[in-house]
Amino acid sequence: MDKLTKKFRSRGHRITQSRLAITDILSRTDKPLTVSEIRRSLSQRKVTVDKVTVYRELTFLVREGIAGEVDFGEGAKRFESADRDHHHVVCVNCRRVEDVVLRHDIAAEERRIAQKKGFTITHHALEFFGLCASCR
Amino acid sequence: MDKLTKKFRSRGHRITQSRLAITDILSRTDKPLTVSEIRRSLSQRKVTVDKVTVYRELTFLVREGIAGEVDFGEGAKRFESADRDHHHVVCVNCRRVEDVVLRHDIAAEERRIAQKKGFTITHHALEFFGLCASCR
DNA sequence: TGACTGATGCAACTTAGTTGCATTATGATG
DNA sequence: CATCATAATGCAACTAAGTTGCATCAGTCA
Repeated sequence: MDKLTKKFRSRGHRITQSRLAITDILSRTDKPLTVSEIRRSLSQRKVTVDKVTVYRELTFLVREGIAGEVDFGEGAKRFESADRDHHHVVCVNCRRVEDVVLRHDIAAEERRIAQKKGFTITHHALEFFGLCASCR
Repeated sequence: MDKLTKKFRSRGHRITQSRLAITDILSRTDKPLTVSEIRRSLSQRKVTVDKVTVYRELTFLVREGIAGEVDFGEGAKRFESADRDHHHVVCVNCRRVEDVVLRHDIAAEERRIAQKKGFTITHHALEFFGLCASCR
């Protein structure tokens, strides 16, 4: 029994077809996916899952720390595996996405802001936008 | 005739009641506003403006560089005056927003990424989330 | 004071995301 | 292996964000 299965079962959660399929889709993609992209991918695999279930599953995976949520300001959230700490560069023309690992330590900036503003900072969102080599 | 009026007229744009009211609302607020907040503010001023007009006006103001668009991942975009270069800390509980001016030069990071990824980077989005002093 | 055309309102629409409720099925237990 | 509690699901109906087409209105310039 793999690690994830164990984690789920120990918390009273079940291993279902949709859960397996959605986590698998997220783990295989190299860019964050919207709900409609995930649904398209599910139907390609002949897995029938209602959209409500997809939303609920994603909420669940984010809460469990298995998936991460990003927002490129497109009017729909995107989801990806949460295993890496990175940001993205998005081509505003072709929507190509590449991962970016910052050189600078944002955590230090967060501590400074927390100190100055009296906030407890839990997370941040940082995405870069522009044109990729082929769209330029 | 003020500077903005001049700018508008020179480009063939007109000074209308909605345009004046919306730019005024944005200039007076200390936090970015959603379309529905702007509409609420408009009706408080007894200015009747259709929601379509508000959307079109905001698109216009962003295109003209007068307003800026931010997205806190709430499912609705927010708009603010575009005069300052800053980011935000958002309290996830009470939605209080404070401006943040970064100490670190993001532009340098952008240049590094552009170089490495072959992108031309035009802009970025950076927001911090957490709990404010009173919500903690 | 026209007339050109930018701005507006209305209706109708698309799409993202949510909620309530009845039903199904996973997996722990005896 | 059968049972059962409840996690997960599907469906229908809904809310809210944002968009489009088109006829009409109203700033602005000459």
